[in-house]
Amino acid sequence: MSRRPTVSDVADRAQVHRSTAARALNPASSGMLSPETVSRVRRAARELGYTTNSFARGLRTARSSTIGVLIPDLTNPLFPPIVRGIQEALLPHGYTALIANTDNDPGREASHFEALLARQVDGFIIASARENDPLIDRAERLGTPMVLVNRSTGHGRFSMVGGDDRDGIRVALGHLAGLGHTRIAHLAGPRGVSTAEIRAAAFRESVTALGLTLAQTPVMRCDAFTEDSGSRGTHQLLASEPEITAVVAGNDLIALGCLRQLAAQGARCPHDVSVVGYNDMRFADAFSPALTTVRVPHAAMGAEAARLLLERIAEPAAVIKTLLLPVELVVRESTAAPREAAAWGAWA
Amino acid sequence: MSRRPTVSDVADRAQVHRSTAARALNPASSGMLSPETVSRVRRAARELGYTTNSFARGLRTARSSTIGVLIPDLTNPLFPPIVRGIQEALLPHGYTALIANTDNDPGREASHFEALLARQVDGFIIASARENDPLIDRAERLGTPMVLVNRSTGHGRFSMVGGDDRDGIRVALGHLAGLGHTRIAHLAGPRGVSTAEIRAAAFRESVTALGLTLAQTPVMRCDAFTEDSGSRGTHQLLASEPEITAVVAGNDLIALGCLRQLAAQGARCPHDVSVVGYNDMRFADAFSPALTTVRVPHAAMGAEAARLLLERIAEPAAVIKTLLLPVELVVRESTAAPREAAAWGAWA
DNA sequence: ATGAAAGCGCTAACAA
DNA sequence: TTGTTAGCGCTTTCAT
Repeated sequence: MSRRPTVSDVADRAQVHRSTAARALNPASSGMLSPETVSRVRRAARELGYTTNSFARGLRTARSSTIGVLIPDLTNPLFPPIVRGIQEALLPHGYTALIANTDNDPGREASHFEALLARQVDGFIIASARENDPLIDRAERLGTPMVLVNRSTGHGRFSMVGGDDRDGIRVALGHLAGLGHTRIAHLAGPRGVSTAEIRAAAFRESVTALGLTLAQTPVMRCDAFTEDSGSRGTHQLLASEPEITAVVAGNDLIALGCLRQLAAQGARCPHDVSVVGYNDMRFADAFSPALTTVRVPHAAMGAEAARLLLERIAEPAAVIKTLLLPVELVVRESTAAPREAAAWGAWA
Repeated sequence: MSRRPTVSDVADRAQVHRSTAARALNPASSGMLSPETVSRVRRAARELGYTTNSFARGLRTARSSTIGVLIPDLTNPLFPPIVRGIQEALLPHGYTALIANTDNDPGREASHFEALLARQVDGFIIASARENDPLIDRAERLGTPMVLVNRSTGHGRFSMVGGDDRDGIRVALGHLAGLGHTRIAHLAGPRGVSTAEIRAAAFRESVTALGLTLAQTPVMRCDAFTEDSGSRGTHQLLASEPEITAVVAGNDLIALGCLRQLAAQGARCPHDVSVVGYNDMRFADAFSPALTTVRVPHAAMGAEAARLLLERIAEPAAVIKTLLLPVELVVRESTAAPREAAAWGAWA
């Protein structure tokens, strides 16, 4: 098999100069050519099966039409929709995403960041940010365009797209309070991760707004956004705060762990304890019981992040934006009135 | 901010010639240099924050250290583990994966294939293959290294890594038969997809080997490997074959649809109908009831596919291999003895 | 052990 | 409207 055809090959076949062929092949510059030249060159390209060598182009233009995406872990069901949202938004612009998993490990994150830099990415979308992430400084010093998605970093030096966590937690708590719950715990996510911190802070605020006391609304920290961590947190919670009748979980994985631990200890959900998740990740509706949760538009978040990044690549001086997308409570089977309230209802 | 440093910048700082600097920076050629020169250059590179420009390198070497991965849909829980397996296997070799979603659409598949070609990928891993996929011819004509994962294409012209579907179905049926089931249906996947065809064929074989008749073991085709399709298939199945007591689903998504349809029609699982899934995808254990299924080592499949591809890139004449990884039945709550058999058991 | 020089395929400034 | 030319940053053969 012979080597891949180049512009020169196409030019020879179309009987024009290399640069003419190159112009004909590039939509941006084909306007300055006579229509018949353009079509002749294009036909020659088609016949030869020509595809442009993006390395040569990238070397010349110093743009790769590639962006780097850093996520914690692709097998965490939260991220595939974000990634697809990014990919779909990039597609019409001819951009491609390079995806790397950090596993929440700063070392891995840093090495992937450098590797992506070597591949000349035009910018980054970071879904793995931790508070005070060193990446921020590095990207800022380099002047590399960067957009944060889902998680933020504390200092607003880059544009960010997320869900409206504050509102989501408020609505979740409103739902529980409306059902009659007054003893509501929060199974918070890990320290140093913005979504965990923001949701925990929002829990505190909302609970106060509802007129509940701190004693009625304990917060238990889970050390990761995982099922296991949710189970352990639930175990501890049940031991230290046995009177709670409802739980707002930091995310759906923690909620699932909670559901499992509840079942393991013989507590029925929602009869004994109501549980609200967060994210409405795939299969949250298939759990037992089907999880009441806050739906976050992950694909849209990814798409918006991509758009913001493209905007910044085109216009590096563009203003920094924080985009909070609306979330929505999805009520399913894991929440109900607390036992006492149900009893009162029956008496009324 | 100034432009990114190049080898020349490093060379200047280290007071050596560009080519010497390049050699020092490249592990393959740094051996021919004096140790002190190497370390001097490396230090200069570090101080400057130098990263090699992979476009220039790729243009020169005609190798991109990038491979293209075509999957149907990243949000299908089957694929993230495969992709991660691929990524982890590539990482130590300095390779990166470019991932594209085909949505099972031949047009999208073709256009992504060409786009990846333009990005000079050194090879492809295809998880989206359909039988008689035109990609096969194109890749063969181009001489592009390619490995199939999960699905095959009918003709064995490329190496392929999959799970041992034949054995998986056999074991699933053995489990059901051992429980006492004699009327077992198969909710098969869509035509033209190898995993669907192979599992359906294996179902026919295994059922015969068990001494069951065709009348006892109906096969219902679902038109996609999706929940909805599984629900519809189950609906039809229950209407036409009301005596069945067990179902072997073509995959877990179909099984989930089946579980839902069963519940919707008031049939209890496993009490009235046992269900076995296929894949053991994430959260299969969180369904209600927890799904008995055949575990397929997806991450390992991805990793093996990557290894095979790297091998072929290094040695284009390498022999074509078909690697079938062992699968394993995971018994959970969705399977039990049929009602009659349970009754006999009680009488015995 | 190191330096010199060419060239990968493309684009874009300049010339005609 | 089309041709000429230089050069992006790297690797690599050849020379020293």
